Amino acid sequence: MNLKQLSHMLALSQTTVSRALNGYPEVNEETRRRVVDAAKRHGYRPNPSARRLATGKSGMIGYVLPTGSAVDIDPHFVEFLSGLGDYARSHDLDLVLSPADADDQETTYRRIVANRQVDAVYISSPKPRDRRIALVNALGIPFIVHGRGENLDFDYPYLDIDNEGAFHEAARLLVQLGHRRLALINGDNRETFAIHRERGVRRALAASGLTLDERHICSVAMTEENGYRATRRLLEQDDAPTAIACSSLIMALGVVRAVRDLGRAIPGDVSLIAHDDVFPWLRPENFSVPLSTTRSSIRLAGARIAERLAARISGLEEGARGEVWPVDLVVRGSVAGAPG
Amino acid sequence: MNLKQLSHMLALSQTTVSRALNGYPEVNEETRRRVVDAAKRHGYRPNPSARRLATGKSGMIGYVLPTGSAVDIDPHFVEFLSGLGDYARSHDLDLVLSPADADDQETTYRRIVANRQVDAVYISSPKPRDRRIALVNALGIPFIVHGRGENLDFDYPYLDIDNEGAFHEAARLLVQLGHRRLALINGDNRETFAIHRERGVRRALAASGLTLDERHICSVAMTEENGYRATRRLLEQDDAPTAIACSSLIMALGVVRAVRDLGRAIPGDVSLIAHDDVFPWLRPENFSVPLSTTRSSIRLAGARIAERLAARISGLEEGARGEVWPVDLVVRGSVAGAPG
DNA sequence: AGAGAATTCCAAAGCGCTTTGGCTATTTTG
DNA sequence: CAAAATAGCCAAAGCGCTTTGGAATTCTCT
Repeated sequence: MNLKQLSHMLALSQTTVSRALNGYPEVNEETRRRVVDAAKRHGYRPNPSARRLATGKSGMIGYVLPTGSAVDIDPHFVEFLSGLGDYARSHDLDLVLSPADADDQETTYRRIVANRQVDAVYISSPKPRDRRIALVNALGIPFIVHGRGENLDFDYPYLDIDNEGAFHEAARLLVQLGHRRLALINGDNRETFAIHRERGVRRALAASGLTLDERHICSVAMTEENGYRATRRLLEQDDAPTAIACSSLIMALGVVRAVRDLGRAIPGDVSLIAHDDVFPWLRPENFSVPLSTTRSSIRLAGARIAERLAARISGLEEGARGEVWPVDLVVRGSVAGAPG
Repeated sequence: MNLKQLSHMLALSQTTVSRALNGYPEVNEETRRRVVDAAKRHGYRPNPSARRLATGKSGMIGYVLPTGSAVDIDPHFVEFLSGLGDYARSHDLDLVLSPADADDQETTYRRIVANRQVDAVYISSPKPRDRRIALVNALGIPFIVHGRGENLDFDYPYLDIDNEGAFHEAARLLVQLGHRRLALINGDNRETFAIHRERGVRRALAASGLTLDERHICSVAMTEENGYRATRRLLEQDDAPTAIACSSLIMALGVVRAVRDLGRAIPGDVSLIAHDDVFPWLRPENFSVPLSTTRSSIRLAGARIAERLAARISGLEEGARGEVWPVDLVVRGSVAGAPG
């Protein structure tokens, strides 16, 4: 059933039927009812390819997916996706993932914009002067950054959590508990979130006249194994830290294992706070010693980003609004006063 | 730059330019060279919306993503996606995720097929008589199932791993080591993979005149917490099992924690074998006691499915070929002879 | 009553591509 | 050498929608 048939059936022009269906004002309410009714009865659905060709709108939001045999997609992505999907479903949006060589995403961005394949895109895991942000900004497609860049000479819309604040709070708590030597097991420090977290820790330490020893800071891919290795290296130093802030629950698994392997205890010998993105399948309260966390649901962020993208597409949101979510500090058994 | 402009520039008709570019035979090689050359020089790229409207082909593969606030997307998905993306990238395929109410995916399947939004789809986590398989089969869109149905009265193309064989081997090893009471901590037993794994365990036990006690079998969502709970329940029974087969590494984390909480040891008191889908961020050899696993890279499966979908789209693959991959049994420290 | 405004509808022109059917040279064949 | 086949190209007709630019009718107001 296409527009031609439907309009013929109603003895109306395609114009009128189209307008009736798309809510244009210049059509009699009575007529509109007839049209809408008939459309529903016959299950008419406008062909999206045709509509897209005519309007340039696709009803899809895009994401450029960095791939390559050496590239691992972050497991956080799936949680983010859950949230995005929740919103997208109820608003008839589809999501298109365009795989791109991790070292050349620009080509892909240009392509999907030039081809009008999607109405908006989002960007995740931004680095401080992320080229992608400037690129999509210049290309003029609606977008939102999940996270933030830094030192960019223009504004842009983003949604981020207060990483600095979160790790500031975490570190401040540890300092208050008497810890003097903190360590930070961080994610890839080319990414902004990691930089912000480090900044938060440093600021908290500085407030008490302390500093973050360079040897007490690790920046690695967020795997269990790296968490383990980092912790061993930290705890086998002369001036081993007595408290660790850790950027992910998965790494925290490795931290816990390493501490145990070394015959130390949490929180007796070392306190631990990790960031929790809220996975359904791994919960901090279920660690052998319940884990204190800075918590922020990445899933909710996904839903919010979808919502804002939809708003931007339809022109309801404009400008370069940045949105920063506060992060909860949830204290559980893994922190205690500094040992002896 | 569109076709009209390009052909005008070359003093050729749109027909000829189009044919030259798409490799049709009825165009002089010399002319084709000129066209291809000019197209490249001017960076001409056919507008996909127009092409799609004309041909009905979209160059995308689809996946219906079950969503809902109570629905958690499996973290395996992201690994699968990595593989799919690897292949898709090098073949200019995009992936469109269509979020659907988990309880009504049919509507979405019908929509994406009717709208010709994608050229092919894949289906994951199938149940034995999965409605989706019959549906897409009837709708006539190219598809491949990742996993298998069961008791379906028609054939269809799929890619699966030998779940039954894998768990058969695992259980057989445990029996050979003297274990008489095995337990199975399985995924949702409405899904085929879980059924197959249980079948494998039962078959191995039966071969030695043993059976799988109903109280020794758990079927739960694959989270760390559920692994923990299941293990506690198992080990606190009178006739506690001395060996556990477990359907995921994530659950295995919970198993290990529970065993430790109960003051038991792996493999001294209980042997453990888990299935490993090969996550980059959690590796069995890094468990406190290195974990024996049945291993199969879900990422490779993703790449293979993309490859086969592409083949089906272009007509290179036809019919209902089922492909079953063998699974490696990797023995590490977590298994030992049955205690006492 | 008649001019002007508003309402309601339509024909036709895109959007940019593929494909059908046909037309002219050139080559091959009996 | 005429007839038939082939090569190479083109004009135009879709694909199914939106939107422009009227046209016809009805309403409003002096």
